[in-house]
Amino acid sequence: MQISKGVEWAAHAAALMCALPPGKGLRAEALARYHGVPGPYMAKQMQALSKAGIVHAARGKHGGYRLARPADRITLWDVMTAIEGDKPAFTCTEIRQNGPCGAKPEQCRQKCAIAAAFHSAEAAFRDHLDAVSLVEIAAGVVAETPAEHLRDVGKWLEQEAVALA
Amino acid sequence: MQISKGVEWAAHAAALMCALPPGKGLRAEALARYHGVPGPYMAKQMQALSKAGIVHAARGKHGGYRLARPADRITLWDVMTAIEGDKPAFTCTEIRQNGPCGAKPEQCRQKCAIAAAFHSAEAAFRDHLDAVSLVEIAAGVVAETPAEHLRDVGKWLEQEAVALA
DNA sequence: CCTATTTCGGATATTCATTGTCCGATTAAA
DNA sequence: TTTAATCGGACAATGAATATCCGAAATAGG
Repeated sequence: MQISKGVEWAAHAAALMCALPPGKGLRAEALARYHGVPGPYMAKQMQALSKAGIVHAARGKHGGYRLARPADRITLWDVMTAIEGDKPAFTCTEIRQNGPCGAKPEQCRQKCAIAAAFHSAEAAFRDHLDAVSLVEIAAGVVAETPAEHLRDVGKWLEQEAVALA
Repeated sequence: MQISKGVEWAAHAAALMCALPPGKGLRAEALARYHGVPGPYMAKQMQALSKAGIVHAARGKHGGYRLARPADRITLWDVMTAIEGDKPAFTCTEIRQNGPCGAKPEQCRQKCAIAAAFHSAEAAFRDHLDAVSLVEIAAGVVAETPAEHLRDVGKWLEQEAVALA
């Protein structure tokens, strides 16, 4: 069980966008440079966020990305499923129907105890992530960062931000 | 995020071993045949369970596997970590320290808000699986299986079970 | 209105983990 | 001591995640 590295990058990028003033955006290349990661691959994650409707993309000269809805309506679960897809991590292949003592399909109306336990655990995982929005993330980052450093970030954002609808 | 197929197989195999009388075991090949899965690969999962101390392996003629401790002391989390390892699914690469506004290492004593949220969600996932032992799994299977079918399973076990210390 | 520039979007190689398989080390019994 | 059968770790094949490139789209300026 491994969560893709792109999820981390997308989450950090989305959190940074919280700090943008309304009507401003950031280019994919700027987001990559800010986090010190390969540009094209960060761009790929942004495409996924765009496809999922989490960010709004503007193309052409002076294009860029901005959050598509208020930050308190975007959860970490939204970000994760945008990158990884929303298919469950545990896939039951119904091996209880195989072999010499295989169960008949009509005996398998409800999922087996093992699949039920894993799906329950996954639901708990999902609920925890779904309870954390970008607002909480941004607040946490601000709380643990010195004021001086926050000013540097603000200046950098002013330099790099682009105006877009 | 994808849970390995071997986890499902190992869990089913471990649950089946609950039904063994004390002092009896099953060969890896028998476990594979019972579940209708490739023999060598099921054997690989059994090796992992053995290495983790969940099952006890006996080699040589009339060898086989049996549970290494009472079934109520073996949880689904034990089985899963035996196969997948216990490293966390979300790995924080500390990209907040990268780039033009990178944070200094001494500012990063505690993990960032994003990593904290994911680790909290993972803890919930783990706790849910750790609360389910093989006894509960076996009870669930028995409850949802017709009595006639259970008799067939019992007969098959008598045929295939081997005596071992 | 047209062109040029800059951006995002999808299609394309590469690397790494998972999946699947095999043969040798080990044990117990004959 | 031999033999047969088992588990254990080393070995390929497959698929997903990682990293990258070039074409499509849209805007700003001429």
